[in-house]
Amino acid sequence: MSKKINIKPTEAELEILQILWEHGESTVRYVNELLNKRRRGRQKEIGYTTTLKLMQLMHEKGLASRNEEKRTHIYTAKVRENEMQKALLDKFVDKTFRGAAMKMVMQTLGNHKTSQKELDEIKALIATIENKK
Amino acid sequence: MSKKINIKPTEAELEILQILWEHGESTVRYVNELLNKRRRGRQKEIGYTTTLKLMQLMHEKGLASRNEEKRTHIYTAKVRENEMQKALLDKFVDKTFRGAAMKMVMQTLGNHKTSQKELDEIKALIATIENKK
DNA sequence: ATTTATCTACGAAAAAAATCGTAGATAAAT
DNA sequence: ATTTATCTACGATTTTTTTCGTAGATAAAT
Repeated sequence: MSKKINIKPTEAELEILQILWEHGESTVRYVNELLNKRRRGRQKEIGYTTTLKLMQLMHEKGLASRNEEKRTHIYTAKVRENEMQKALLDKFVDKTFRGAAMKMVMQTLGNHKTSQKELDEIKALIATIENKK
Repeated sequence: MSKKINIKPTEAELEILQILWEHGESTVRYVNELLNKRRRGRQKEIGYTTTLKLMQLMHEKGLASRNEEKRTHIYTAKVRENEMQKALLDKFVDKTFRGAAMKMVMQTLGNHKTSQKELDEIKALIATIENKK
C-alpha cells in the first residue's frame, strides 16, 4: 500500500511541486523561471531567493529531496503526484462539498467540455465498479 | 446567468460559510458552537470573539450579510453554495490536477464508495452530454 | 589575475490569516 | 436596583506564509 501523506504543502509549495512533477529534477533557477513564466503579467515577479527559500523549506519538510553533489543543487519531488492529489482531494471534498464527492463529480462533468474518449473511460470505470458488486 | 464570484474566502471563512449554508440564518454564538462541536478534540477551542471577528470580516467582504435590528446580529451567507463550489472547484482542479478535471473525476470515482443510485445519476448525466453532440 | 555572475544559507521583513482581550452597551437574572 | 451574562466593536497580538536582502563561497568570463 502506498504510504499516507501527512505533510500538507502551502499554495506556493504546491505550485513548485507541480513543476517538479511535470519536469522532474530541477534546479532552483529553472523552477523560478517557470514560476515567473506561468504568472507572466498577472502578478509581480517572484525573486530568485524567494523560490530558493521555498524549496529549502520543502526540503526540510520532506516534500522534496535534493542532490547536493554539485554546487547547484538539484531538487526532486519526494511525494508522488497521485498520492498528494488523493490527499488534497479528500480534504477539498470535505471543505468545499461537505463530503458530497458525487455532487462534485456531477458539477465537474457538467461544467467542463468532455471528449468522447474521456466519457468512454468514465463509463468503463463505472462498469468496473458495478461489476464488483 | 449567475454572477461570478470574485471574493475568495479563507479556510476559516469557508468553514463558517458551510455552517451558514447548512443552517441558514445564524448568530455568532450558534456558529461558534458548531465550529467547536465540529473540531471537538482535534484542535483547541475557538474563542467566541474569534468567530465574531471572522464573521464581521465576512460581512465587510460581502461574503455574508447581517440583520442588525436586534442587539444580537443575525448572519446569512451572501454567496450561493453552488456558485462558490464551482469557483473553488475550478481553482482546485487547476492547482492540484493541472487542469485535468477528468483525472480528478476518475480518482474520485475510484476512491469513494458509490451507491448504485449515484452511479445511475452519473450515467444519466453522461448520456445527456453525449446526446448534445 | 580580476572582475563579474551565480550559488547557498540564513535572518529578517512584509503580508496574510487567525486569535484574543478589553471596553462599553444592553439585556437577563437575582 | 444590583449584579451577572451576553453582545458588538476594535485594536492588538500571534501564527503562518511569502518575500527579500545580504554575506560568503564557488564558478565563469574577461
